[in-house]
Amino acid sequence: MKIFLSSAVNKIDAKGRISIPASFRSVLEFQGYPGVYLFPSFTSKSIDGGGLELINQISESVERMQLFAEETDALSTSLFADTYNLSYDQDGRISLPESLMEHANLKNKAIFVGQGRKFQVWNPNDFEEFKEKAKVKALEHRNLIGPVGLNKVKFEEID
Amino acid sequence: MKIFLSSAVNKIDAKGRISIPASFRSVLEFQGYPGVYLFPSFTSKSIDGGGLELINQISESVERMQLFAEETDALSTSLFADTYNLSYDQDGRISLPESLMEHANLKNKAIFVGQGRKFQVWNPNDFEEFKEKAKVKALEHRNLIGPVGLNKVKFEEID
DNA sequence: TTGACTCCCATAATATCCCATGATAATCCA
DNA sequence: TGGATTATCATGGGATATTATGGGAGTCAA
Repeated sequence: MKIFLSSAVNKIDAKGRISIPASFRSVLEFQGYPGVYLFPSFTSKSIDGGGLELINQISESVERMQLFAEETDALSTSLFADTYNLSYDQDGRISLPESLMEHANLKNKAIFVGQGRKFQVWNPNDFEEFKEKAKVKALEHRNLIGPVGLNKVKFEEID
Repeated sequence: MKIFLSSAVNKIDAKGRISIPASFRSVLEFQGYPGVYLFPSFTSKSIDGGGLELINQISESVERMQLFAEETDALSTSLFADTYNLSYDQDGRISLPESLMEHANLKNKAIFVGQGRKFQVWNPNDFEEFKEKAKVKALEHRNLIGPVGLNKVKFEEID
């Protein structure tokens, strides 16, 4: 398996640890490193996560951009200052940094949501809300597009 | 681990010492030398820092420039004159030179900010300000960045 | 001797390692 | 096929290691 699929709710224990779903771990290890890169999403109260491929893509795109020093500092600060590289223990658990917990409003449960090349971590309640809103928007789209027999909603991020 | 990630606030003690975050030290040691190169940032009230790789890159680009213009002497002089090579003690601490402390307005706390190939050291308060501005600038470049993090959400229906 | 710096040790907080358990899913075999 | 046996997984908790930080004692130079 090569991409992050499906979702799972896991518990944050008294020590602040949480298990990364086994299927996600196998994707991470496939990428060559038993650890994960996490950073606050720019567009929602959630955490973006991925493996080596993700961080390499980001690093490369920063280097590819020819910017003035000032802009480079600003950009790489935004991208790297809040990014954490966490290696999980032999039971597949990480302990989330305080700043990420706060950003995603995490208390004692979190849902891991597969999104292909990356995944997201949400407060389960917030994610339900987000999903509802996504559904409504999709239905609005349907009215514009036409009365086709579409029933489920898929949401993904694009560039 | 290969690049400088995440950020941490550390204390400057009564003797003027400060711990370099352990994760940064492991990057520095990965580059082959248990020490750090520090110099005042050209564009902000902060300190730029990195390991062997950073100083090599800078040396090379300065040399390349000097093939074309003699006036870059001024640049390289000021660059290298204010660059310090500090090796940290066995507890991972350095004591910052007065001129750097002054340039970055450091008192009794400093934040180490990962920026990929290098890192910066800031007064924590000043950094908060900078970070807000950095976010705005980064969003201006969002469409150039690539596949993750800065994206919009697209909704589509499937069956 | 004084001040600046280094080396070494102590400590508290945190993070990580290691083992145990219960639950669920997968496998096997008559 | 169905029931029992094995794996796998998430999670709890005790033991150990790491980290940031404070402070004592020694070194060196002016």
